[in-house]
Amino acid sequence: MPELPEVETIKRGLQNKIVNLKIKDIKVLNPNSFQGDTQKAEKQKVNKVWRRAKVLGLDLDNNLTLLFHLKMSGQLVYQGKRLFVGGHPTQDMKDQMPNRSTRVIFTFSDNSKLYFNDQRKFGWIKLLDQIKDLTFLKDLGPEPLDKSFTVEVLKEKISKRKNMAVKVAIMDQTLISGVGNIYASEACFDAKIDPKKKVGNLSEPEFRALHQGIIKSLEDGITHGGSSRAHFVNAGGEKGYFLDYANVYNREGDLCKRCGGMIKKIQLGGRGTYFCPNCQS
DNA sequence: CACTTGACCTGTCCGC
DNA sequence: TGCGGACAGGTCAAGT
Repeated sequence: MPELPEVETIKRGLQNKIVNLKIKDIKVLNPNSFQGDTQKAEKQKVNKVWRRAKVLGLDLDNNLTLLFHLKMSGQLVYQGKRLFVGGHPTQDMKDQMPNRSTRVIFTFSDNSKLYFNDQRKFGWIKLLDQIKDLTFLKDLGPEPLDKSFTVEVLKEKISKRKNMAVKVAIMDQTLISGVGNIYASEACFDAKIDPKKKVGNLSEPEFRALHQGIIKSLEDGITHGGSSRAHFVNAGGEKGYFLDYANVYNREGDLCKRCGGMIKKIQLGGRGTYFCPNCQS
């Protein structure tokens, strides 16, 4: 699901809840969802919760890290006194935990629980060595919300893909990390750029607009993610998971909020892509 | 190397 | 109601 803003929201939520808690037990319901020896994480305290691109990390006392990737359908549900839910919203979220898509269950020493739910089983959890095994993260492109992510960096990174559609290029995690299918459409809309325009045909002002569009859509996502994508809810659940704030994503046939044109859906790089043909050129 | 396509899974929705 | 196909917020490997 989850793109940068959703994983960031999960990180912030979990930070306040599980740092300093000790993992008592890990129960793996689907073997392929967890790689590593669960026993090495048991009895360990969570020291830090962090995010890199769409990857979430929990640093443990013994210099091991639990890494999470939620892929298309992953969720993390923390059940303490209340429920904290982050990830791709599904109807299952209203269910009691665990539910039929629960793949791994963490129990902490205070008996609170963290459920890893993943309908499509694409997601994973890995237990890795902080020094030796995390080097693969360096293959990821820059974090778009870092100060160091300037227009020049964006241009330098994506310009080697001159024949690639802009929207496809900004989703390439080795060029820029964290932008997925929703925010790629939203960023192009914000920048008034046709998502299928080739990178090589972008003007200087368009590079600047794209840079701002990426940052703005991700920041908006984090702002809304806190209130609409991830929820603190009562155990009985609460509606509102599907609250939709996007300008173009999943809005085929709707009228453009900016110019009144009609939002169109096309395929780009095999992914559904939404834009307003009237004001994105 | 640049770029595309299919595979990985499960579930839901939509048209016949 | 049942069935088939398309589709879903991500990434790999294998292909051209």
